[in-house]
Amino acid sequence: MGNPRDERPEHGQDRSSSGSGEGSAASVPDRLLSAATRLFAERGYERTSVREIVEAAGVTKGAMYHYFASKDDLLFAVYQRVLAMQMRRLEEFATAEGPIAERLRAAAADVVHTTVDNLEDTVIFQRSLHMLSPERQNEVRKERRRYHERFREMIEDGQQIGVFRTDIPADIVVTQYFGAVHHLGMWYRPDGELTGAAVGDYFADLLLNGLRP
Amino acid sequence: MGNPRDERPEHGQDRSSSGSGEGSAASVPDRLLSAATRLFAERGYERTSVREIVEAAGVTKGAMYHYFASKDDLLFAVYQRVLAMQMRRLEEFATAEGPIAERLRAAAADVVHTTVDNLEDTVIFQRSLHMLSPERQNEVRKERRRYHERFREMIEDGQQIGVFRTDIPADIVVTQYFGAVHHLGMWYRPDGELTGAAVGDYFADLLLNGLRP
Amino acid sequence: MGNPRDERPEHGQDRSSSGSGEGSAASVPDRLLSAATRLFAERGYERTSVREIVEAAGVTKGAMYHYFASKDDLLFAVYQRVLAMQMRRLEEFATAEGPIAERLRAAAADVVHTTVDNLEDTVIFQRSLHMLSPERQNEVRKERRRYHERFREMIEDGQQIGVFRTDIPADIVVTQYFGAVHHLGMWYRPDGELTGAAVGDYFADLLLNGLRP
Amino acid sequence: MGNPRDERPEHGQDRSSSGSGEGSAASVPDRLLSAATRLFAERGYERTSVREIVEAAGVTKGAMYHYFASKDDLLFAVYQRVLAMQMRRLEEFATAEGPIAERLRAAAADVVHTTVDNLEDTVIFQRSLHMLSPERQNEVRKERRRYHERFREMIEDGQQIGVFRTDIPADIVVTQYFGAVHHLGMWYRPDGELTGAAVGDYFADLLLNGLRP
DNA sequence: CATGAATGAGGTTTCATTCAT
DNA sequence: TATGAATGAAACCTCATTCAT
Repeated sequence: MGNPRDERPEHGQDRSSSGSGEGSAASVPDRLLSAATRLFAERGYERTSVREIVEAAGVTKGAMYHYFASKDDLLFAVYQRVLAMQMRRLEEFATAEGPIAERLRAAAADVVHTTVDNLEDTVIFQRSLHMLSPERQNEVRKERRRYHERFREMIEDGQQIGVFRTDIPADIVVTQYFGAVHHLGMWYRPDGELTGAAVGDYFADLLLNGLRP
Repeated sequence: MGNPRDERPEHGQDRSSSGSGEGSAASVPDRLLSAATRLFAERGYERTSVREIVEAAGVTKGAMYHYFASKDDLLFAVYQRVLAMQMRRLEEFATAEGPIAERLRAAAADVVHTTVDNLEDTVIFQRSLHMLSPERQNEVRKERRRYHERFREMIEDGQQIGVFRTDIPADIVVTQYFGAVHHLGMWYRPDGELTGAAVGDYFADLLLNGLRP
Repeated sequence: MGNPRDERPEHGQDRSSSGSGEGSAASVPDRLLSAATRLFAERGYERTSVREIVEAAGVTKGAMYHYFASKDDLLFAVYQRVLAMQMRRLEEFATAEGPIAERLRAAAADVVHTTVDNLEDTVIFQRSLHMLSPERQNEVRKERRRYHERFREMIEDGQQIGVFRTDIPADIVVTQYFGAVHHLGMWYRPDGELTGAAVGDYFADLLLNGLRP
Repeated sequence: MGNPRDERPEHGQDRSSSGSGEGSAASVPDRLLSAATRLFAERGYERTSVREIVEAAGVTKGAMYHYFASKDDLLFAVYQRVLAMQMRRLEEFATAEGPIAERLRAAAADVVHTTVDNLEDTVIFQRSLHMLSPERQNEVRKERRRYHERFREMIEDGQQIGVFRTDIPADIVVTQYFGAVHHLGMWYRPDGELTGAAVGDYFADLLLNGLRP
């Protein structure tokens, strides 16, 4: 998209070929992405220096700038990976069989599950959007919106056939729910008492209960 | 609390005495706090330099360091102001008269209302906690927790007398709700269609509906 | 002129107060300007690092950036000093008494004299204009043009009263002459046989001879 | 001449064989030379990166380093091409028939003409000599000097037979004249009012007039 | 109370060049 | 011939903070 380094190799989208850790097995871009994700979540984007990232990934600064145009670009790659994954999963639930209430419940629970499984991504997502360039913020927000709309459509389907209350805009319900989901990164601890599945059930329950006519 | 400059004059708690803008009418600490709040919300803590803050506040760097020990200290002051205000309001609703469901509904709607009235504070709150020193992060989290607990107690009260469902931990309900509230800073726009009061009503509705046995 | 650091102290215009060497006697900006001039002439703008400049001036990098917004700004300051000095001298000759041919000869000889006395400035002037920001290039060119116009007016005065030939545009004569003057930096060596005064006389002679009707 | 890669194929001397543009028609070295010339003139040697050159030429970095030992080598090739061309032309005029004054006038006008026809080369020539390695600077200067000497000989010839004044060293006249010529790159614009031929005539006129006894 | 010059460590990025393929 | 990933040194600059006045 007009990027001055668009000729550089693809990366980040398909990490299956060579693993996804920061060990020397994975590809250089993958290792960088992993290290960046961990560090950005751990101490924040601005508190993480490029030096720290490349050291954690075991590559040189030059190598990093060969694959990523900037530190910002690295952050953006994290966002892209998360967004793609979330959209993929939602699509699966949305197009599944079964009554809408069940599909919504499943999708709602799954997004929680996925979120706690990728807490680092979630933390970064919430905290560092404003560190992206305005253009990229917009790109992320746009994709975000598409995701929300997909979710909203499920709710509206239920409203139309009368299984969900209609005196509340589906929009509000969606933002309310995802607010809660994003917030997970602020309090959920994997080593706590609650499993991700449990939280997912509770959240889905609250959502469905809230939508009861 | 172990602060090296505890002898410095109080500030930030009471902005009523001399106005609260950044104009030359308000006191120096107030002007700094206002400028910092605006800039931190606008471009993030990390992207805001001390120079920018003092310029926006119309004071010199020396003056700033006279009132605030550090940039971090300035951020902390923002947090303190927000926390104190929120707690004050919640306390009022919690100790009011009337059935618990009504009091919860009112408090829940009010926190939304207050949040959209102070969106800048909310944005900073969500985004920049990790920029505080670990000690201060803990201080903020502790105060936060007290706030949540106060809210949780209201829900538990309702659960005990049977007006709220009990098969969901009150904790989960609280975090779910505040997740949504904090998220407001990410999408609510004062110049949009929805008033803060309307969103508050919807949110409170969803909360109460979700708690219906 | 809209410069983000316009509040910084004046510098470079008046170096008489505290000497003009790079020794510790002169002011910090003066020392920086001296060191920069020497180094830029010696090895070129791009080949000179900020580190080298501040080391030669005996100040820290931070101090330099306190007085000069950028390396570019330092170069611009060199240009400003040269331009101001040249204009001041030309004005003196232009407004002196005597026949126009004599005044032109004196001014023409003097500009050579001054140029060889400040060869470093001249070398930089010729070589590094393109390293300035476009805006500043324009500023320099504009001042340059004013200087040339002042010189051209003297020639036109002579043409009008018939002491200079009129079949050659005064413009051409001026640019031709200053081309030769600027070129001095490329070949004149202070330790060579020719004194600056001698070269000045020859150049002025050629100019006047060329203008003979 | 001591070049570590002297075994590489000849280039740059004869651009007629395969065109001289940067299009895919010309040979790789020619395309590189064209692109480099344009970019060096446009933004300066230092501001032009190897990446930009190879992109403009439509080749890869590896290809460039196959034909040119370094970026410096590319710049040197530009100098060589210019020098060879200038010397060739001067030789033609110097060895032509006719009175010395006419031959000098023709040569003087021609060098102006050629210069404005190759303004990019001229700009680079003036501006970037100091970016060459010291050895190559010397090589260029030496060739330069040979050129000047050839020109000076013409003047001395005229002085000996009494058609030129002798009270000014021919050296001075030469440097004066070429200073003016080199300066053309600083002010002459092909799209301006003056043709190169017109400027050449004026310059030659001034030169000859200046030499009148 | 307030100033503003000075610090100095650390930040991101660029770049010419090499080398295994 | 040609590729393009990788290097690593060095570049410019920012910034929170201090301190003498």
